[in-house]
Amino acid sequence: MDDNEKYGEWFGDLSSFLPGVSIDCVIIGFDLNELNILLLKWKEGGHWMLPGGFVHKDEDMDHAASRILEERTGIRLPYLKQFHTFGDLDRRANVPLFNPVTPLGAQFKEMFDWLEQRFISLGYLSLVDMRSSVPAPDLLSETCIWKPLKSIPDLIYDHNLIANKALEQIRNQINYLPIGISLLPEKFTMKQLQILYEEILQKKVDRANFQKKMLKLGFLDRHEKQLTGGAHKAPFLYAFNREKYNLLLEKGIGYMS
Amino acid sequence: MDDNEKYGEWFGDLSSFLPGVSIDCVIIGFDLNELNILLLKWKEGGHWMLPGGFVHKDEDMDHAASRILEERTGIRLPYLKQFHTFGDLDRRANVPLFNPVTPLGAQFKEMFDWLEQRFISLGYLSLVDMRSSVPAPDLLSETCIWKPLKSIPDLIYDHNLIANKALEQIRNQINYLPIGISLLPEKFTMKQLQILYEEILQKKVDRANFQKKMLKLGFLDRHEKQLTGGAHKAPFLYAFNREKYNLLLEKGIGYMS
DNA sequence: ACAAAAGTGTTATCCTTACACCCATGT
DNA sequence: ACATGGGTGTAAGGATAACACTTTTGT
Repeated sequence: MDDNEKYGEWFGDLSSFLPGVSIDCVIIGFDLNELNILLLKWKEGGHWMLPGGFVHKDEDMDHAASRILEERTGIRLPYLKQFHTFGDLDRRANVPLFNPVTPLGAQFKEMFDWLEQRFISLGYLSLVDMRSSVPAPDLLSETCIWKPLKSIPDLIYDHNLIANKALEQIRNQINYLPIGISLLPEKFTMKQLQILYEEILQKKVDRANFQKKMLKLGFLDRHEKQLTGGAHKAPFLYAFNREKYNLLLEKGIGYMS
Repeated sequence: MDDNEKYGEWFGDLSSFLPGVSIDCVIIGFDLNELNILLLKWKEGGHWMLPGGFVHKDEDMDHAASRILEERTGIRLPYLKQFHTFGDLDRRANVPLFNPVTPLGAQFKEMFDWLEQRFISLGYLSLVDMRSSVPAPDLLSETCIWKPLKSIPDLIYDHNLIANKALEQIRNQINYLPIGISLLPEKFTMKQLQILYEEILQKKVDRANFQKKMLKLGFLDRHEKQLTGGAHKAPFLYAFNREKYNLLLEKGIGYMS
């Protein structure tokens, strides 16, 4: 199947989507050093944007978000939750997604017209393990890659606003989100967990107190020691006890402020 | 203008609304004894429902919610914020809003057809001073009244779910919502403020500690004593210092759990 | 005088914070 | 041996929670 046929297949489906409703995903990962966000670069115009998509007429919202996320990352059941809905009149005013004069724009006039309508977009926040994700661009995108939160480029439409709202959400809800279990690999050091918290809260926390607090919460299983090449004492490796973790999460984990 | 003309006027506007998008408002008030929710009783079928409405094609979401709320309560600038969006396929499955066989249903077939489509509804939470609200039913509703939270009737569609989600939100966000300043009258006693917290948290709190905590937070101005008819010491009246209150609200007021 | 509710005080306990100290490891 | 980071300990200060005590009012 060549590109034209693939595009055509997608085209034919436009009428199967709910008109005027879209989903934008803020997908967050942690590379053990800093937080990253998954972004797409659109072929037409080179605009950066959040991964997103549309909702089938016979599909629940959460299902659509889950499908869109799996298409971009290959990940099946991550943390994924609606966090805000964006529907202001001018939210897509700043840049046209297609330019009808370019070859691509002319080729996809039908989709262009469809996209001209006003859209209400549901923002979904997802927390994933970066190392098990396989970022894949969609047919109209050039690349799909992780970008450090510290250097998010200008995004199309109101996508910077959407991303910021999601980050605000993470900071506010830090004690109620499964940040550790979603963003870290199976086994990790206390230092890595601490860096994760510091990156989210944007401030340093005391190493000794952090360790004691986390251990007292009782959802960490200590494993055998890590054999690092560092010129220092090797740290323990920890893993989450999922039952205890999920139990505590409802009450709020960490009491961090 | 007779009823038919009024209905007709509303009808003519159906095409000015965004199709498939609605707004449902969970409007909460406090009568100094318990929390109440504003509900409508639909003429057709006698179903109870949340106040709601649609969004004009040239209108922002928040503006639509604000307009709908003012139509039902007369209140202009209350606390009002989107809290969740409901879009599941089956959310309107349980009851038909109109019955085409009844006189009303036959009369409003056009609207009936329009309402047949799938709807995505934005849930808005509003906190208002009950005493300054003037509940007014809309043209298709029999009544618009305050009901105690403890005795919410069965609501149409997924409206019970929406209301419960809003209440959950209030409980979780209690330290970040302007509950006191929005739900209480200008002047109030410490006891009344305490009852408000107890009603939201669904548990008793220690009177002495509550008083000290609230006073230490420093956003309450103490006024002259109230002259009650009670056979006991008359309590002070307090009022919120809006500047200090709003400042603290960002950091979280109360630390209640 | 007494009951009832308001306002304030006292104490034990827990949690937080800021450090200090010792331990293990590779150079 | 020593520099580096990991793990644990301690003591001061603040917040919380439980409860006692005093004050004011109408009957």
